[in-house]
Amino acid sequence: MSSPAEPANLMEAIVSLAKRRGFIYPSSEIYGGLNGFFDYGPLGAELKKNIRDCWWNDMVRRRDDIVGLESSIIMHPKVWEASGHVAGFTDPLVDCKASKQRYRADQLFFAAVVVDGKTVGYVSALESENTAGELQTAAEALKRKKAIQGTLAAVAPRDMTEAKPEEIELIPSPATGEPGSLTAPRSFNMMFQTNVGAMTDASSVAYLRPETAQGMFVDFKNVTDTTRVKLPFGIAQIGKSFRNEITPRNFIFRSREFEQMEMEYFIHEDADWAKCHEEWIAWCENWLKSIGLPETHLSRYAHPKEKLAFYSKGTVDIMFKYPFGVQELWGIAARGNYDLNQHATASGKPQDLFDETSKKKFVPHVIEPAVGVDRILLAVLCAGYAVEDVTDEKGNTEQRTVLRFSPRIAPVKVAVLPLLKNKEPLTNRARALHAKLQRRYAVQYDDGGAIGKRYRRQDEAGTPWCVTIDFETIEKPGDTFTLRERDSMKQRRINEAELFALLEEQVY
RNA sequence: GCGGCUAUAGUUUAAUGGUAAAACCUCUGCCUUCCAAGCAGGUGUCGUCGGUUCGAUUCCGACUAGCCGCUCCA
Repeated sequence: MSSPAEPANLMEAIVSLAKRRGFIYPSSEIYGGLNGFFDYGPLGAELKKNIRDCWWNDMVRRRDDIVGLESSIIMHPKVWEASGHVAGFTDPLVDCKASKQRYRADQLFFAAVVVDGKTVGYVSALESENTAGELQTAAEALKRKKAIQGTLAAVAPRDMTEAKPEEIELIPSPATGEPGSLTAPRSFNMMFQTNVGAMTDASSVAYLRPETAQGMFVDFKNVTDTTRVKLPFGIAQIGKSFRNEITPRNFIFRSREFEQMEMEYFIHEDADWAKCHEEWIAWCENWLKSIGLPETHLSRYAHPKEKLAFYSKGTVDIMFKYPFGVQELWGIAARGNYDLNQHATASGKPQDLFDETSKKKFVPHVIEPAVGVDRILLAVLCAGYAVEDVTDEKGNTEQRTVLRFSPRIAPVKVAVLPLLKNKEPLTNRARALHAKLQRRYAVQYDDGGAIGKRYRRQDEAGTPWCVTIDFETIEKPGDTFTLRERDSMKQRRINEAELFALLEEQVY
């Protein structure tokens, strides 16, 4: 009965629905938009808040071993030096304007061709096992080509980050062999930079955080000194992070301002990290299922050992099948005690704990599940979106668009609908029920147009239930109303106590 | 950042070198006893800036944004 749209059009349909129904708008749209930034409209803001709340409740409030944290977005610049982000974010790149190739400046080597002490030209080569040899061969070829007499000096390879401005236009592109098409190395700075205080100089430079995780490491001692946590324990945080991505893509999947939900789970240095790692991967998978993501769309990707950062013991990504491909949703990394050690060294403040059994100090290791709220939100939009054929009693077939959100995260839990707008007893009862529900749940009151139209409108918003106040409600004993279920479109009669019991069970 | 394609109402799309049309959505009123009914009405600076032209939404350029491919994703 479900007719899945073509993947190519599916994303367009979802983007268009998200705009039309007030889930997601482009940022600053009246000024032409801003690449990589988005606004969440009324329904989107509710949906996002529900995802955050579910995570926070399950991760922090319903556990005894994890505490919450909200650290500042702008931190001391030394945090990012210690974490490796300042060194890591700068990847100088060189473009060849002729061939449109792009090279990392530290992997593109060149050398001056020196004959009898005089520079006669330049040669270049990409980094290889024998870069110097290739450059030497190229230099000899150049000398022959130019028919220059004399003694060729041994080449002195340098990479493009060391090229002087006047040399760059003389260095041939590896693609064309001709000089003049290479650009100077340009850095692609992934961290947003700002200045703290009125003075703008080198000493005032600060960064918007590119991840929330460092907050947990930097406040590690504060938390252990002020709360009664005992290993193993976790510190969790939800918050905005910022990365100046070169190419934001795929709607809200990769944006420049995004929201992370990260947790650092600290374990003893002798603990079985692999077992703990596996437990957290399973926990994350179960959590994703609990908010309605289908198991069929989830998979695991274990990063190959040779591609891991040197300090990492293992990273597994939980992948989600988006319309544009299988992409990383949730990364669960075993980071050893690299981060705490880095901060201990950089700050000079030990980050260790005391083991009462062995009477020794140690720096705990950490398992880090890190997920993006926006990526989850996009996943539930994609997984929940369906266009269905609906056949009525007369045999006419129509289509309805529905977002099958889990009741846990649905932006609107219940829509209260008087069957008719112009019958006051109906609207009075409906408004009373609406007001009562509103005290605990996100609900909507709608009396516009025909009842069927209102059902479809709620389908597009992903509202799991509609209750309709009809003539039976006000004329017959029992004060029951029609409960209409979104996915099955089935109806049954229910009273107020039963409705609240249903919500209590399904919305948690 | 590079290359290709694209930009008309909230959405999806027409037409046109002489200031634009349809459907859906949305809002107001009437009507309506359960799955997008009907009737009457409201809502538009053709992405931005410049050029060519008597006149540009239409042709040209730049910018901005989107899609695809590179590159990047620490």
